[in-house]
This record gives sequence, C-alpha cells and structure tokens, in this order.
Amino acid sequence: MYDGAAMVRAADRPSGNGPMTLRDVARRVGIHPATASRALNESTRHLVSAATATRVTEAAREMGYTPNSIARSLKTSRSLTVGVILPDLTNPLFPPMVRGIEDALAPAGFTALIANTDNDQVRARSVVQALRLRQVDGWISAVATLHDHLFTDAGPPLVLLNRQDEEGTPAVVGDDRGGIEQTVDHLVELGHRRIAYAAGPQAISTGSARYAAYVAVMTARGLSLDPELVRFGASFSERQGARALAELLDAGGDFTAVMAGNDLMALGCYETLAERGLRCPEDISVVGFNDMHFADKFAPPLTTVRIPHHEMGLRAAQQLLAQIEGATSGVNPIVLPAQLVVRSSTAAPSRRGGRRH
Amino acid sequence: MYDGAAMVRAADRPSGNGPMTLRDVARRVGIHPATASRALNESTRHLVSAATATRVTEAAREMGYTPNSIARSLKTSRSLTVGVILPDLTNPLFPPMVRGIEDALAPAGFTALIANTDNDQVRARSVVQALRLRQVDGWISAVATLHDHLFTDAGPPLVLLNRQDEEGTPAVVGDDRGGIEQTVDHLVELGHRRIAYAAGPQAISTGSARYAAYVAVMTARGLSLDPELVRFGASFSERQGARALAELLDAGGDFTAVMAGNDLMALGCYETLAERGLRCPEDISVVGFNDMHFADKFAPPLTTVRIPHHEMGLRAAQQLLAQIEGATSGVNPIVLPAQLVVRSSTAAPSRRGGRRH
DNA sequence: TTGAAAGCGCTAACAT
DNA sequence: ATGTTAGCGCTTTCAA
Repeated sequence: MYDGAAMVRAADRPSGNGPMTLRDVARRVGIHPATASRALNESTRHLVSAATATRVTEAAREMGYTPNSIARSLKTSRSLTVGVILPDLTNPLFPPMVRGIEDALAPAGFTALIANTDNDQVRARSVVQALRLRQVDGWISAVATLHDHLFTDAGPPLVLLNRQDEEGTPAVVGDDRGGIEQTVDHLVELGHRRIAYAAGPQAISTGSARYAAYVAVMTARGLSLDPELVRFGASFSERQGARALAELLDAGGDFTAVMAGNDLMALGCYETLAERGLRCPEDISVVGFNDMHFADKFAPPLTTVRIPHHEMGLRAAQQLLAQIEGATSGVNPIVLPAQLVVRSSTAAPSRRGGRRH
Repeated sequence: MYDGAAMVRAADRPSGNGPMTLRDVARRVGIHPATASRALNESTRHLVSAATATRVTEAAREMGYTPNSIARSLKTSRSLTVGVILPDLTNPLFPPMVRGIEDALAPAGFTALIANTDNDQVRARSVVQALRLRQVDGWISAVATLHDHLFTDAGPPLVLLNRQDEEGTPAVVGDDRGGIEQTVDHLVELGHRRIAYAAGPQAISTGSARYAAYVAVMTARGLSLDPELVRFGASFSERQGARALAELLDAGGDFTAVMAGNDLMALGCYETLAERGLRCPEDISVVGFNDMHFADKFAPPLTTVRIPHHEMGLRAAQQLLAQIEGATSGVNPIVLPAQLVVRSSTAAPSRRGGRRH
C-alpha cells in the first residue's frame, strides 16, 4: 500500500519545501498520486469515485496546489503552446489578430508564444528555432514571404494567417477579391473611371491577390487597365506607398483615384499628395485596405476595406486546434468577408474631369 | 559501461522514432548521456575533454539534435520564460515595449509570454494564473491598476513597466516630470498662459505622476491653477479625452491650450474640438504624451512627448533577468528621459487672446 | 575526465 | 475504483 496512509505532517508539506506537488495532495487525502491525478483531470475524472474526486479537488484547492505543467508536458509530450510568427507586431494589423488567437486558445488551455520576424529571413529562422526548442504543438504564421519552408519538415501543424501559399496549407484570409470589388464599384459610382493602383509587393499573397482582383474587377467593369495606372511597392509601407504614387503621378496616367495595397501605403499616398500640393479627396481619391486602428483619425479619415482581424485570428487558432486534435483540414482556405468603410478620402472627381499637377 | 558502445543502427535513431534525444547523440559518440549533456552545455563544457566536446557538438549538429527544453526545465525548475502582462496590446504604446523586452530576453535564451488583461481585473487574474501554471521565471507588468497584489505571494520576481507602485517594486518608467516640464515651457514660449489639463486616471501611476507634474510645473512657472482648468478621464482612452475636454470647455476656463494625459486622450480632444467647431491649433493647442505610432499622421500632426518605449522594454527585461540571476535591485525606479516632439497641434494663441465657443 | 544512479512531477499501461 | 510501476529527457550529485 502507498506509504502515505497516515500522514499530515506540519503544514501539509510532507515533502520538501518547494511548491505543492501532486504527491502532497495525494498524501493529504491518503491515496495514491495516480488517483489524485485522475481526480484532478477533467478527462479522467470518471475513472474515480465521486467521493474521492471531491475530496481530492477540495484538498487541492485548500492546499493551493497547482499542477506543474512542465512535468505534465514532459509526460504527455504536449506543451499546450502555439507559436505565432508575425512580421511586425507594431503593425496595427496584428494586435487584433493576436487577441483573436488568444481568445480561441485560452479556453483550450493553450498559450500563444508570439514572435516577431521583423521582416527579416534571418531573424525569422532564429525565432522559429527558438520556438521549436520550446516544443510548440502548432504554428500560426502571418509572415509575408511566399515559398518558405520554415515549418514543413514534418513538424507540428501550421495554419497561415492573412496569407496563403501554393501548396494548400490551411489558411485564413480576408476576402481580397470582394473588398476590391466593393472599392471599385464605390469609386465608379462616385464617377471615377481612371483608377490607379499602388500595389503591394507581389511576393506576398495579399499583395498579389489584391492586384489580381484589381485587374479582374477593372476588366469586368470595362474600365481602362493602362500600364501607367499601376505601380508596385516593394513592401507594405508608407514609404513604398509614397513612392508608388509619385511614380504614378509622374507617369501621367491622368487618374482621379488611387487604390493602395493597404492602409500604410495609402498613408504614403497622402504624403505624396501633400508634397505635390494635391488635395485628397478633391484632386485625387485614395482608398486603403485593412481598416487598421486609427484609419478614421488620419487626415482625411481613410476610406478603406475592413477585414475582420479579430475573427481571422480566432478562426486560425480554432483551425489549428482542430488539427492538433488530429482533424484533417476542411474547407481551405477559410475566406472571411470584407466590407468597404467609406470615410472622407473618397469623393466624386472634380468637375474638370481630371487632376492637374 | 554504458550500453551504447557499439551503435549506429539505421539512421542513427537507435531509440524510438520521435525527435532526437540526448541518448541518441551519446550513443552515436559512444559515451554516456551525462557526458554528452556536459559537452553540450556552455557552463559545463569545461568538465569535459576538448576532444569529446567537439565530437559531441559535431554529432549533435549532424544529427539535428535539439535539446528538449521541457525536460531541462523539469530538472532545473527553470522555464526560461517571462510573463508579460499588458492592459491592451492594441494600444500602440505596447508593441515597441514588447519588442524591447524580446530583444533583451532572446540573447539570454528566455522567451516572453505575452498576456492581455483587457483592463479587466477578472481577466487579469485568469491570465496571471495561466502563466503561473507555466512556471514563468519572472514577471513584467504594465497593467494599470495600482495596489494589486497579483504577484506578490512569494512568486518569482516582478518588474513594473511604465508604472510604479508605492512599495518600491522595481520599475522602469518614462520621465513624466521632465516631459511635462518641456511641454509647459513650450506652450509658455508660444505665449500661452492659461493651460488646461485633461488628466488621465489617477489610479494609474502615469496618470497621477503626470498630473502631479502639471501642478508642480504650473506652480513653479507662476501660472494659474484654477480648478476649472483640470478635468480627469476615467481611462486613457479617446472617449475619456473627448469627455474631459468637453467638460473643460463647458467649465469656461478660457484656456488657449490643453495638455492631455496621453495621445489617445489628445485624439479625443481633437474630436471634441471638431464637434464644437474649434480649430487646432488656431483656437486651442493640444499636446499629447507618448508619441505613439502614427501620432505624426493625425490631423493635425500631434505635438507630444516621446518616451523611449523600446528602451523601456529592454531595460525592464534586463532588470528582470538580473533579479532572476539573484541580483538585488539597484537604483529604483529606472527613469528614462522624455523628449518633447513639436508638430502642428501647437501654435501661438490667437490674437484675440482666447478662444470662443 | 567520465560513468552510474537518481529524480524533477507527472501520467498511462497494467494489474488488482 | 484504485494501486503499482515505469518512464518522458534531461541534469546533477557521487563515485571511480
């Protein structure tokens, strides 16, 4: 029989003097640690008599016992952690997604380990490595670069967030096509016909998807697709947005509205317009993408496409949890609806039918 | 002798089929796992012959061995993780701090576990509990509420970030007093005399510290401290900033400038001004605090006090690491310099010597 | 300098 | 329904 039938030394801490351990609880109740373990775990509680179950839970509570998750992980080889790889936490796009991820993970007892790559391949490798050492049970990645194989070598499951790859990796994305459609239609309704596109980097899936959507929708609406109406940014940044619009203006495409790859690029467009003495929206309308935090606070408040960031994080985490549980991925990718938010950066083109610079 | 003298079965994986283990490496080299452990760990490498050291490191690299940090943690009772408690990740104040924390932690092999409290006491308890279960080796807390005792029960060390308590807990903060001083002097130089204060919540240390600094500096400069020049917000939010300024205007204090508790509140002030048909800075100058991301993009670009967010995170993490190593805390709190950034939300008061509403 | 043995705290297979 | 046994992978005395 287990040695602790008669017990309770001073302060219920028969063993050492560290934190409470399962043995301590078991000894207090006069049972075997394994039984205590069964009583304390939801999934095995039914293996134990109701009476002992309550006695154990009670004792654990009284003694302030908290299970050692490290020991549990070692035994079960599950860390109950998920690695979340982000290009840049300071981009306001991501915090709401992180919140969504945490909200989905917490009820399942999982914790997110957040890591920034800083848009740097080298740093990306090192953070992934660091998290791999921590034995994460799964990955959520929002890093930008296509075709990376950081995770694929037979590691734990991966879900992509706000991006897709070409190998059918499970992914949760916003409806880029729908957002662009609404944007073009909004501009057309205002009277715009020549609509320029300051595209994001084409190596990033959202960049290429949105550009493809622009091409498709413009074509479908019978609008001009002149090459001088499109310029590409090398990254989703203000600087690249500013540069792209500057090039568009220099190309003389004679447009009355410009759609930017995302909100940061739209902000860059604002800068270029200011530099050139052009007004938004009077001279040129600007539309962003993402409806990031504070998009309504800029000058002028930005018309942009809202994608449900929080829900995207939520769904990505749920999808990942399902895979960790062994589910095979269902519909893929999961596409969440986009919604145009009209603010003050778009208006009917000026009477003169074009801008001057 | 250890059983693995003759070894190397297929694929160097004599043991099961999971990931490489220390035993596998040892077996490959023909030594005892303990020796391999010593060879692989920086701090014990000197206990082992240079020859074996290289052979082991070599083998480990070739075999793609990565140590199981869970097992290591169980043995050493150190998780090499730090819990970071934030009120709200979506507040642009925090991502740069998080980056600073990560930058300090990574070289030491530590990982940050980020948790949001959402400004909610209940949620705070639950996230702290969740991280406690993960056996974090230390805490960094930027949560707002004073006098909370979430951590104090003899747990691992705690460093406060961007806040202080009254018990001398190690803390890293910005120089609120210096920032306010520069702000007041800037406004005075522009010609302002009646300067209102839309204060942050006084239960939060930054809120009360900045308000106290306002009182002290105004007094020192011989400026009016009329009660109708001060209103308090219940939180550091746009809504509360808007409300505070509305109340100030209604109180008729006849001021020409308003200092806000932080940038978010300053943004709220913008809203109220717009609602009342007042212009910034022509009618009323506005100053924020923090120089958060995009403060330069608002309408008008916000004059505000920059505090070194990244460095604050860095220093907090360094301080924490030192304590984890057993160091006793040195100078406390660590106060990092603030710097007024003048943009376009401040200007000389209008000729008429006051605002009208 | 290396090997042997023990054990961190927990859970799971097996036995009763 | 409960106890026994073993072991997750590692580090750390202790001995040789």
